[in-house]
Amino acid sequence: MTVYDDTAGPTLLPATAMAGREEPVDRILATAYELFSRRGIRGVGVNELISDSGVSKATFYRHFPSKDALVLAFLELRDQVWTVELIVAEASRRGNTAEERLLAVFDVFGDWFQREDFEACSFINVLLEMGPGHPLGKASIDYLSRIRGHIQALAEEAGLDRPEEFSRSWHILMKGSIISATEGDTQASKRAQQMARWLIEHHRGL
Amino acid sequence: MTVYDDTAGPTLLPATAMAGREEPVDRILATAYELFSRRGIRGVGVNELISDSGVSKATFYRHFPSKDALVLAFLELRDQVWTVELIVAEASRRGNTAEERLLAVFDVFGDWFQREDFEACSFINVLLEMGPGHPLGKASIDYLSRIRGHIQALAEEAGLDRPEEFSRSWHILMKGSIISATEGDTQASKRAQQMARWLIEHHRGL
DNA sequence: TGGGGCGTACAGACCGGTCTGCCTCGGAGT
DNA sequence: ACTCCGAGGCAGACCGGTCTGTACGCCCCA
Repeated sequence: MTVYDDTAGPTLLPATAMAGREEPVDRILATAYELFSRRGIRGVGVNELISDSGVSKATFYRHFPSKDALVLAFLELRDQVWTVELIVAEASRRGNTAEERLLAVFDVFGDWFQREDFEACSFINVLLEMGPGHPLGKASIDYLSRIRGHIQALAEEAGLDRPEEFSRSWHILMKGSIISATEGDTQASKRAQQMARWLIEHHRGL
Repeated sequence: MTVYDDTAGPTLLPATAMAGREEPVDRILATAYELFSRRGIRGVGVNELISDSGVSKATFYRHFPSKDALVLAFLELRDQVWTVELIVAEASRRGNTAEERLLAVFDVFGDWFQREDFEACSFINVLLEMGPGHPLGKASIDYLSRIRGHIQALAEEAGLDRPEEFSRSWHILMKGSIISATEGDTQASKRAQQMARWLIEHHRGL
């Protein structure tokens, strides 16, 4: 279910202040991205989403039948904006080979951890907030597996052994370093990157 | 602030059903442990805590001035029951040397991940649920640093290099594997343990 | 003229927290 | 030995506030 319709109009830029000129559904999604990514799901009420996006309640519920539906749309948007554009694409930009691109993930993490608006990983947040049995938790698990898919694709491109298991170990390093960064350890990316190097070495053709 | 008074009476066993014979404060804490560890903080209301522990509301607020105060007591209990007794003590039981005890942490994790009542790490949950700026989030960060303290002590006992940095890297593996287990990867403990072995090798005196 | 947007009032549930009663039990005073 | 009293526990009404979601009326503009 693709709620966001980008057949017309400018591209949605969630991080920037929306001028109020876009369509209501875009304003709602942009506000949801801002608030959900910073304060979680239960920490943001529908009324706040409505007032911040300058939309009436009826309009809100016309586009999203429930708050959970909006959360699903937010997760999909987060996958596009954060996972793909901010992490994977940026890491690919920084590395020339597949191995370099893999390791560059933690360089991107290092910059990300430094930001004052660092908000951790929304998929982990929602998963732990709602639980793995909740539909939103299951959706988060699905988006987390997509992240592993990106890693696995790079591992295959690099010709590493057992790319699926490699990606699962790699993902442990990513998630663990994010939690450490949330605790305040801004050097967590470097620690994870070092372990990631050892992981690559042990998955190279012997 | 130690709310629980163990100067008299049987030891508190949070996992078992309380027979209703204990003191009200014990029943409240046991119920809080059950519910908070499984469903988080915001997912459990004061009314449910009261009815489940068979205590009146006035009694509840006589012992705990607020819900947050109960959460703080819960975190302290969790540190004792989970961190110390379930993880550190059990890992020490399974290993003969300091290095073996370190690696046994992930064996204990492996058993823990298999349990159907696996509830992830309450400190991570509360930290992400409330945010690092909230008092409960700060308390969780403090308890997470205590976990690192246990690891660092074992690293020093094992004579490893730079035990503080070692413990921070080690903790990344612990937290990452817990998230992976929450996603459903019950083999996450083995992946983390393998990376932990490499970490030990690189921290041994060269 | 009619659909979509806006504003708002409202329903019904639940939140944390306060407060008033009633009951029981144990210990002190006579 | 009997009475009395207060501490503490139980039960539940109640408070203001917030939650998600519905409904209604008005307006604008195509």
